[in-house]
Amino acid sequence: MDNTLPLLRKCGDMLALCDCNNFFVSCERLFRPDLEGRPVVVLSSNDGIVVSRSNEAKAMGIKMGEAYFKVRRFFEKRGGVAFSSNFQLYEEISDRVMAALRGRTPSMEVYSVDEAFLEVPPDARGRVEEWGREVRAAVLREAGIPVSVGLAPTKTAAKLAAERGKKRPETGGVFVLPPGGDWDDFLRDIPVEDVWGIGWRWSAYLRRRGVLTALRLRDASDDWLDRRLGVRGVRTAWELRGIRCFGVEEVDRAQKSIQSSRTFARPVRDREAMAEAVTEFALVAGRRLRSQGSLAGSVAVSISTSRFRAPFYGAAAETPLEAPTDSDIVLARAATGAMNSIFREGLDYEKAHVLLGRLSPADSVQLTLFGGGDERGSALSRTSDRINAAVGRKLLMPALLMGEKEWRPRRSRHSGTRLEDLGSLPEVRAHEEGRPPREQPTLPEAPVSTSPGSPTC
DNA sequence: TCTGGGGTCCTAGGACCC
DNA sequence: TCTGGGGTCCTAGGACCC
Repeated sequence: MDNTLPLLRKCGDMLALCDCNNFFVSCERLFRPDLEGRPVVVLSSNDGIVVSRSNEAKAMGIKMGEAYFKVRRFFEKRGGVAFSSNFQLYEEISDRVMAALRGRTPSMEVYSVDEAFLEVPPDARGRVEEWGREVRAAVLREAGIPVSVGLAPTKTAAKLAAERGKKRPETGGVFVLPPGGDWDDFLRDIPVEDVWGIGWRWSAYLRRRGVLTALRLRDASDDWLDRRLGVRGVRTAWELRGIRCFGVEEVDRAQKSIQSSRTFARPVRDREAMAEAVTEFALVAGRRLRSQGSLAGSVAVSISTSRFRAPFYGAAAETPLEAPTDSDIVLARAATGAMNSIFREGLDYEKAHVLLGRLSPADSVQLTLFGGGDERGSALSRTSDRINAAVGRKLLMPALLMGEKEWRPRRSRHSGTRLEDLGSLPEVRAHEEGRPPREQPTLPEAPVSTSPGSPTC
């Protein structure tokens, strides 16, 4: 493991963090321009907790991660609208946002579904703020999503700059921390827990020792940071000093593990239902495994009862695979086997989790003594992927998983919107009297044109 | 009655070898 | 028989992120 720090050198080059504002809510509003200005939230699976909030919902005091049942009455009484999450839609819109960004930088790292780091192109170095505004306008125009842009020499500083751009309307969504500049006043205003890389645990620790702000963290000694927080803490402090420790990593490396898990809509008591669920999660993970061209070397399963009810039971088991594989049949069998080894009768299970580990590239298979690989199962899985992709839904699946399943999550507030589905597009009425409204053939230009929420463009 | 899902990295400690 | 130090590799658990 490389624990060394890069050479001590202030970085003159600038990078940008482009962060979509209230991303899931913004996606839903693309298709519901009538919700502009109204409080909107998007909920997690099972409509359990709030995972994205419009500014109006934030202003009402709705917290991130709050259980929706606790605030539902209050929220809906005041005109709030809630959606179940629609990840397929968010991923498709994310692709459009990233495409809009890609053309404007020599190098970029897609950091999450709603964030990307961009290297500022050489020809924009003398005018980074203007370039940031161009990027922001382009994403709004081409993908319909409002973003905040933070510009700074380091990722950690760019995160803080973007946050400032998002929170202060007078910035117009773009904020710059110049290289070699004096950031003291800026950092003094930032609570230490708002710094990227300082989580709940570390911030509590730092606060107890009087490190309350980003400024104090920046000025802490390396030795102290290394002893207390380890190398990650040191790197974070250096980044606040303007020294780049985390680069923009363009290549999207294959994931090292793939997991699939769900909280059940209703508690699962019997082994057969648990086997169904674990099989389904193994297949979901298997499809993603094949789509990134990897093979799994192990399958781990964990199951648990509710954390909010005693007695709690949680257990995990891992099945190593004889040979790395991407065959659904082998993955599902291994997952079910692992589950059976930890399943205890008579409990109300709330959740199950399947994790594919020890991934390796499919094109460099290590041969084993016994041949091992399930070639036919692998081919069958790939064929089924292609057919399901072609029809746009799960046409092929094991009989075991067909029909309604009580444990499948609820999504009662799902918008059902999909980008390929013209029927889900909003209608935009033409201005001329007496002429029928035309259906809009393309997205996302159409809904954007009806949206009043983009004053800066 | 109702509390998400999917990742990465770092570190400490044990096993094993010389 | 007993004792020792140093190195590598692996893993579980903890911390962080969105």
